Amino acid sequence: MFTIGEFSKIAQVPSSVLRYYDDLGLLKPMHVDPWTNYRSYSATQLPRLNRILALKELGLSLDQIGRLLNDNVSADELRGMLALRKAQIEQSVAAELDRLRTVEARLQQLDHEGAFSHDDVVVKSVPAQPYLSLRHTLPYLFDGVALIHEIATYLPARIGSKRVGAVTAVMHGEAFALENVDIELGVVLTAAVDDSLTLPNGTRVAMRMLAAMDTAVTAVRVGAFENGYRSYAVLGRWVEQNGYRFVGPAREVLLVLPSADHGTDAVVEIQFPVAKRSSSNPLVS
Amino acid sequence: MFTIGEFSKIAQVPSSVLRYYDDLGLLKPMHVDPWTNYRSYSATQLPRLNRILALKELGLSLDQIGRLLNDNVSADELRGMLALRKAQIEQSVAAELDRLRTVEARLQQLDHEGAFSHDDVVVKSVPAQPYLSLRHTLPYLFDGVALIHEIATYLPARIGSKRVGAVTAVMHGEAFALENVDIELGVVLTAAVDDSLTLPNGTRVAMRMLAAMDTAVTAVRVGAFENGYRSYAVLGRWVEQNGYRFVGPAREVLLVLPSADHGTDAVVEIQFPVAKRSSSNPLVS
DNA sequence: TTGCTCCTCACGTCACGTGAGGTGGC
DNA sequence: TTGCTCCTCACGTCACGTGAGGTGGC
Repeated sequence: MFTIGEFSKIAQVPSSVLRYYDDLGLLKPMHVDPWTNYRSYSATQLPRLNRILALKELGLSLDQIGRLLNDNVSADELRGMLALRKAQIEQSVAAELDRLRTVEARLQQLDHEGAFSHDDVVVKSVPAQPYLSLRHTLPYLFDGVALIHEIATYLPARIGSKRVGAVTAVMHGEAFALENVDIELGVVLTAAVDDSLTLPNGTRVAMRMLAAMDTAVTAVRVGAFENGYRSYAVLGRWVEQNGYRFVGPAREVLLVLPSADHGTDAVVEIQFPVAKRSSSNPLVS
Repeated sequence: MFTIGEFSKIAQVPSSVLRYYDDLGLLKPMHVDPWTNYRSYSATQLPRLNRILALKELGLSLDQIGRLLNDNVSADELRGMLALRKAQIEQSVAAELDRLRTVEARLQQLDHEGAFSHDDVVVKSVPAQPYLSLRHTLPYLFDGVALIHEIATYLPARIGSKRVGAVTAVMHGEAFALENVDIELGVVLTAAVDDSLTLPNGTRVAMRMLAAMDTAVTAVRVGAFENGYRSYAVLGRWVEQNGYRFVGPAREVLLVLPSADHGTDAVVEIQFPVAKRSSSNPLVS
C-alpha cells in the first residue's frame, strides 16, 4: 500500500489529480483511514489509473471514461465511441490546418504591407431574406447613389419602417467595375410583402427571396465608393490564400447610407458567397 | 446606431458575447443610456468587432487581442506573435495526429482482440536515480526470484528502509528471453550511498546511476512472470503503431514483490525507453 | 395592456492548479 | 520538537451560455 504521495510519484500524476479522481469516483483509494482521511493506494490500482490516462490521451472526457470503466461497455459500443472520437480529431486537425493557413496568410500580408490591413475578413453565414429590389445596368456606379436614396426614403414610408431592413445591393456583373454596372438594388425585409411597387421616378421594384449563403466571406468598408476596390482586393487575396473559391455574386449591405454629396461616411459590409476548394486533404484516405 | 440585438444580428455574434466584450473593455458600445443602461452600437464599430473575430480565428486569447487593439503594437511585435502562434498550431496539429494514430491503433486492436486489452500503454518520463545493483546472466529467469528476495530483505536492513525504493531490474539481453537472461537486479535509492556491498550469498552489489528516460512507454503487469511476454507484446505493437522505436533496454519495476512460492501476486511496471521515429511530417516544409 | 427586448447578477462548464489554514506521523 | 506530508475547503482558469428576476419601449 502506498500513500497518495508515493502513488503519485509512481504514476507520475499529481496528488491533486488523484484527489480529484477520488472525488469524481473515477479512482477510489483502496483504503481511507476513517480518523485522518489519509488515502492509501494499492499497486494493483495502477492498471486502472493507466487505463484512465490512456483513455484521456485519446481525448475522452473524464465523464466518458467513468462510464467506460463502470458500466463495462460492449466492444461495439467502444468501437462506436472511438470511431466518433476519430472523426472529431480529424475535424479538429482540419480546423487547425485551416487556422495555420490563415496565420500564414496574415504573416505574408504583414510582409507585403508592413502592418495590419484595414479590413479584416470574417467568415459567416447569411440567412435567406425577403428582398424588394430592382435590377438595372448603370452607366456609372455613382448613378447608384441617387437610386439608393430614392429607395431608402420611399420604401420605408410605403411599407413601414419596421419591416424594412438595410439597403442591399447584389453585384451581378464584375464586382470591381465602375462603368456599365449590372446591379440589383433594394432593401431586405423582416417579412415578405406580396405586391410590387413603383418608385416615384417610375421604376418598378419587385419582391423575391435573397438566397441564404452558407458560407460567406465578409469585410466592412468605411468611406467612399472609391475604397470599394480595396476591400474586394483583400477578400480576393484572402479567398485565394485560404483555399476557398467564389460561388456567386457579391452583395453590399449598406449599414450606414452615404450622404448625398460626398458619401465618405458610408459603412458597407461586402458579402461574398464562397465554398472550400476541394483540396488534397492528407487525412482523407 | 443599433441596439445590441440589431448589432448582434448584423455581426452574427450573440448579444451575451457583446456584453462580455463590453465588460472586458474589448468593445465598448458607442453609447450607453445612463438611465436604462441600454447599449447602442454604431456600424463604424463593426470593423473593430471584425478584427476581434479575425484574431480570435487565429486562436489568440481575448487578453492578447485586447493588448493588440489597445497598445497598437509594431509590425515586428505582431509578426512575433503570429510566428509564435504558428508554431503552437503546428505543435497542436502534430499532437492531434498522434492522437489520431493512437485511436486508430486502438480500433485495430479492438478488431483483433474483440475487447479491451488488459494492458494500457502510458507514456511518461523517468528521472535518473541512484541504483544499487548486480549484473548477472541467469540460466533461467526463475532463478531471479530468489535473488530478488535476497535483495529485498537484505539491502533495506543494511542501508535503511527509508532510503530504499522499489526493486528494479534492467533487462540487458533479449527482453523476452526465459533462459540465459542477462539481467541487472537491484534497488533504486532516494539518495546515493558511496560504498558497494556484498550480499550474504557472496554476490557484490555496486552503486551506479540509472539514466533518466525522457520518453518511456510503460505498462503494468499483474501476476506471474509468465505473463510478462504479453505486456511486452502489447508494448511492442503499440510502439510500432504509434511511430516510436526502442532506444534502450527495458526496465522492470517491482511494485509488489512476487511471493516466494508462486509469484502470481506480483505487480510490475515495465518501462521501455523510446524515441519518435523520424516521420515524413507534412507540416515541416 | 401585451409581447419583445433589454438590463444585471449569479452560476455552470472542464480538468485541474494553487493557496490557506490546519493536522498527523516519524 | 521539526519538517514533511496529508487533509479539506475555496477560489481561479477561459470564453462564454443559460437562466432568474426585473424593467423599458412601442
